[in-house]
Amino acid sequence: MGREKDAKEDEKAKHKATKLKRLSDSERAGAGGDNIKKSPNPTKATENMDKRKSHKKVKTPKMENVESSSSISESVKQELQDDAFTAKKKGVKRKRIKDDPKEGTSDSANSPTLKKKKKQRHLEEEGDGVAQTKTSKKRTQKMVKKEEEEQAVSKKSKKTKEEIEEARQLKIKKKEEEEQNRWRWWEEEKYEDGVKWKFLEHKGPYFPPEYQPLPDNVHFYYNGKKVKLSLAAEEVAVFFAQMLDHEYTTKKVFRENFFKDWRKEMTHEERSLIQDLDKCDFGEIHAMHKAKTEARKNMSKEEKQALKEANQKIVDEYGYCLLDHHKERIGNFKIEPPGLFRGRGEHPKQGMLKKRIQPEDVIINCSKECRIPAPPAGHHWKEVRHDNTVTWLVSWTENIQGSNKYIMLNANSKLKGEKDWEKYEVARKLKSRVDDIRYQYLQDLKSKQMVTRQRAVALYFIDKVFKSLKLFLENKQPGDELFDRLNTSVLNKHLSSLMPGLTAKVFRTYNASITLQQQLKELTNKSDNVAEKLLSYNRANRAVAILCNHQRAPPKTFEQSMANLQAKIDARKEQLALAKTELKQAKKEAKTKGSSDPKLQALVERKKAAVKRCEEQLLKLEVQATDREENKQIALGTSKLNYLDPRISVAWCKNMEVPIEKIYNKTQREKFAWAIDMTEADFEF
DNA sequence: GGGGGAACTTAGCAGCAATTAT
DNA sequence: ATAATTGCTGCTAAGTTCCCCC
Repeated sequence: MGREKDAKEDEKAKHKATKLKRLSDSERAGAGGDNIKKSPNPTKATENMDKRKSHKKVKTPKMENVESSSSISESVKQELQDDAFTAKKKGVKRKRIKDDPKEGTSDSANSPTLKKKKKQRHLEEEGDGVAQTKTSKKRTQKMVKKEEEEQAVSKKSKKTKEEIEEARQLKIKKKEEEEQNRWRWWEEEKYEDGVKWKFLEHKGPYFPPEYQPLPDNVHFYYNGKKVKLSLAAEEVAVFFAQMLDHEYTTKKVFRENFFKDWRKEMTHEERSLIQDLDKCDFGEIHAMHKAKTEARKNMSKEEKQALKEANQKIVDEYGYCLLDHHKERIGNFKIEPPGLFRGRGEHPKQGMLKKRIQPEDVIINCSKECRIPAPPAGHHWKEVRHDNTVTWLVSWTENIQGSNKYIMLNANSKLKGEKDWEKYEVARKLKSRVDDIRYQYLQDLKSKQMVTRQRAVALYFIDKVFKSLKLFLENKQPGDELFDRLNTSVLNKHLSSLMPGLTAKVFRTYNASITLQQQLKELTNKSDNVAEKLLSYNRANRAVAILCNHQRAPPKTFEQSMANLQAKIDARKEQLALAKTELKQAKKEAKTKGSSDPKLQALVERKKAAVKRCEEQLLKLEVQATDREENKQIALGTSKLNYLDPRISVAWCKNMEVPIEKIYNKTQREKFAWAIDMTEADFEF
């Protein structure tokens, strides 16, 4: 489905070098965490903290040397959470305060006390450090156990007991380690305005492999004749050949764009020879590609394993950076490989050549005093800058739209997480203001001022008709005189006057999150079983997805998989019927042959249990079927990941005693670690 | 005041890996 | 053990917001 929008035709102007404030980074590794300030009054801070979170474990993460190569060896221990933090944007200091009254932040209006302590690692051996570590261990173990129990039934029936136990221990250990190493940035003080980091070191981007020329037995033909292409032209020909199975190689625009760009890569001779794409025969190249794919699929276990390990090595080397003494995962550390551009919808630039990026195109951003990433041998970077007001590590300009591409951190990083948290805090603020704002714009609809009226209509649309929002915001269409007195900047100014930080998308976040919360309240019963609760959760999630218009085309295999599921249900029903008859039989026997016979009694019990198990499984399947059917055309992922305050879900899980793993997978749990850690059952959005 | 660019978020899909069925 | 199915991850296009410059 999706956004079939005509992309802008016009080529964007060459981008100019940005004049960025080059804030010098004040930190050097080894300085031992100067960014962690000492609390002026640790005792008091502790008291405040305890008042609020006495029931929570305050763990002191043990920081191993994050990376042996790193110059950072000192570990920093932080504890105590700050319940208020500030965020500043557009020069206005915005205070973000955890203002939930139920969390007892009566002191939120007071200036936040510094609650940071720097400790030497050896202190960990003492007192509270040990206790806390233990508590967290217990917590981890419990969580793992839960998971284990679920899997134990279905899975490993073959493995020996020792193996199972071993795997279990390993899992616990791994989880514990992860927990230990997790940077609990949400318990730290925010940086001053605009500063994103104080120390940043990384390896630079990972470049895609060089082009491998075709083997001698694979040929390209033009007009029936073998033509040996130059390396550059050949590479682009291969891009096209690889896509031959795809529908878009038949599209006129795609073909024309491709051919035009391909010819640019050709030598003079090639260009004068190859004038017509229809006379090109990529058959052998295509066949080779298919064979390669097939071969990859049929690789032996060992080969696959080796490949996996090689990839892991690359991830280990390039996939992480060091940001303010913490090892953080990078989201996309690979430079985008060259290929043929495929925009979404009927994109006018589809088929154009997306060029190979060279180190000379790449800007590196890192600390001044770190090891600067080395460019590939014989190359140099376009630029190395040290701008700690931005979050990217690497950037380059892409040749199709002329826009910038960035390498940034993973969603589980501090930089992303903090921003996410802030987003939801702004949306929560809107909650208390939304009634006023709605009342106001409804009044404004009757205003004598044209501008005001238009603004009111626009606001209404932003609030209620999500889909058209963008359509109305950019008045591009010829007939689109609707908002002739209004533009985005006027509207945004108005929005931020209504509430600091308010922009159009805040409404979306707010509406989504508040809907989830309401729906969850409405749909779930504490007495339901887990499967039913999850159905309710998904339904609530679905309500949001529908609201946000996150539609998808029904999966191609939908009908089939639905039928399969139905077959399973039928099978289970039969099984249940059988189990019931057996139970009756057993009961009867027990009655007639003497109820004192313990063997028969045991049999009855066993049959009873079997019936119960069958019933449960049947219910689970039926619930699953309902869920899937309802989900046919709805994509839940986007709202779950981007619009729903995770704290709502976490609180719900706690209230309903549903393990968090049931609603968030590993990646999601990492992304929302801050919410999972800080949220209590009584959280209200 | 509006055009455009930089930076960052949102979005959906393809392909692969994990899981489950046969 | 293999095949089928499902679920996740990586990828990257596209959208939003802010801010600067003319």
